[in-house]
Amino acid sequence: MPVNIKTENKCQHPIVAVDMTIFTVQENTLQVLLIQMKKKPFQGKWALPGGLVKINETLDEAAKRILAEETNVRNVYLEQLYSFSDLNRDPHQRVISVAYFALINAQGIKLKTIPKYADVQWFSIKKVPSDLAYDHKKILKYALTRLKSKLEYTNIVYGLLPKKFTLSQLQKIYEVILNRKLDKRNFRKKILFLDLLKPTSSFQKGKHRPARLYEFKKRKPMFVEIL
Amino acid sequence: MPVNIKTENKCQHPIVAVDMTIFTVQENTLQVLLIQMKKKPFQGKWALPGGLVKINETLDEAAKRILAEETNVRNVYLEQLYSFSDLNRDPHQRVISVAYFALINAQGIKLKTIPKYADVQWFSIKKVPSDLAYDHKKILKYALTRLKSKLEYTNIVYGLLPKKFTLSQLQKIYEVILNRKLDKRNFRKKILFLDLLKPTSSFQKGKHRPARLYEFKKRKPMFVEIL
DNA sequence: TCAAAAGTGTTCGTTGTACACCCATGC
DNA sequence: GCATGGGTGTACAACGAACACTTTTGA
Repeated sequence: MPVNIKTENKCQHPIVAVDMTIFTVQENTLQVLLIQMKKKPFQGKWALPGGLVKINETLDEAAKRILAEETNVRNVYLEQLYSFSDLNRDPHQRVISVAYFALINAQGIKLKTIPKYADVQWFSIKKVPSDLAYDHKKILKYALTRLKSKLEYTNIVYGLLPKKFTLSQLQKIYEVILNRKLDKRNFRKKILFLDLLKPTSSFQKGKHRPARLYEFKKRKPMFVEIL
Repeated sequence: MPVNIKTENKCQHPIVAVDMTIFTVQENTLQVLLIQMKKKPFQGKWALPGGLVKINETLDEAAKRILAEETNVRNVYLEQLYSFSDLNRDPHQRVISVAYFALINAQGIKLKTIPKYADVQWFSIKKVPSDLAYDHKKILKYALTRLKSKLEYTNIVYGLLPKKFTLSQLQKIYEVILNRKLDKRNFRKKILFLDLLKPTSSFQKGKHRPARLYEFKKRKPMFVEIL
């Protein structure tokens, strides 16, 4: 009995990919990493970086691998979001995508331009092309919602910050992501009361009065009511 | 060139299943639906109902199909939880499982005993065997956590209730799931203030003073701070 | 008339929110 | 000495938590 290899390769089951929504905050804006596609049917379109899950790796491992392909960074905050499975989300074959989001501190990160993609770039969240490939617009929207809500009840913001930072930098990140102004005194009162931070003896030099630098006591995800 | 059908069938990619954590509240306890496995390597063990995702169905559709296989019920509250992907979670083949949870009102639901499984039964959450098949213990734990937290900020409890119910029944469900006593006056004040319920003109007869029956204004998931 | 669940308000402590001025530095 | 961001406390409103008694019914 002849076997249709093509069909068998596509297999009778959906295959699984991971798509990464990689966030950073730079220049006082929330940014997301997009890649530009080389091949049809999405040639020239921008998309979230992603890839198929290999037979011998977990989803988390696949997500870390894909993250490393574009950025070099390791030990970043990584979280599984949701699995997207519309039948026609990929016109080429039946792919179920497990979406992840990552938070990275883009200071000193060099993006790799790899042959797989035409280009790799940070996009301000307000300037993301509205015609992303696949269902990536939907995924990005989902990721943004999750990011906003997790900022309010966890400490994951550490993922966006360098080791030492000022309280103003920290507050600015909250403001940029939540898209609203926060009261300086209330913000400081709350965040210091939570006992997540420890003051260092260093100060950030600048044009004005130097600001004390703080660091997180623990860079591990924790649940805490921040806002 | 000969093709190894077995290998091709297993395909070089992980395959995708859906596992369902189906909750109900009966006799003042939170219960979960388990099936008993017929085949090795988990013969005789209890597990969450589940099944492979077909090439032409979405994850939500697969979840609904599997739910219907055991229970007949439709239009229940259904939510995707998380995707589990440990390499050895299924000793037989590489399967990634997308976990869902469902809330159903078990009043008047007949469980189907189907040939696929040795048995189907409700288990009180406190009496679930600790050696569930696969990684289902982990999935169940995850589902329970999610259920508890979503009770606090959504109205999904409607999924566990009949159309009309008393405030005491409603409160009891919260108490059973959250595993703590609630203050009757505070609970009523809060839940009525939220304006999710409307009083009906019916009362529940019993041995004692009849209780007014209420119903949800909308049986759609909504975000609201309940507790 | 008794037992059992239904139903109903007030007080108090905690938490969140609004708000304005002095300080340290570089230029 | 002035412009700029750093740093601090208090007063009021809103919300959550604790708490006890009366009502209605069936037996």
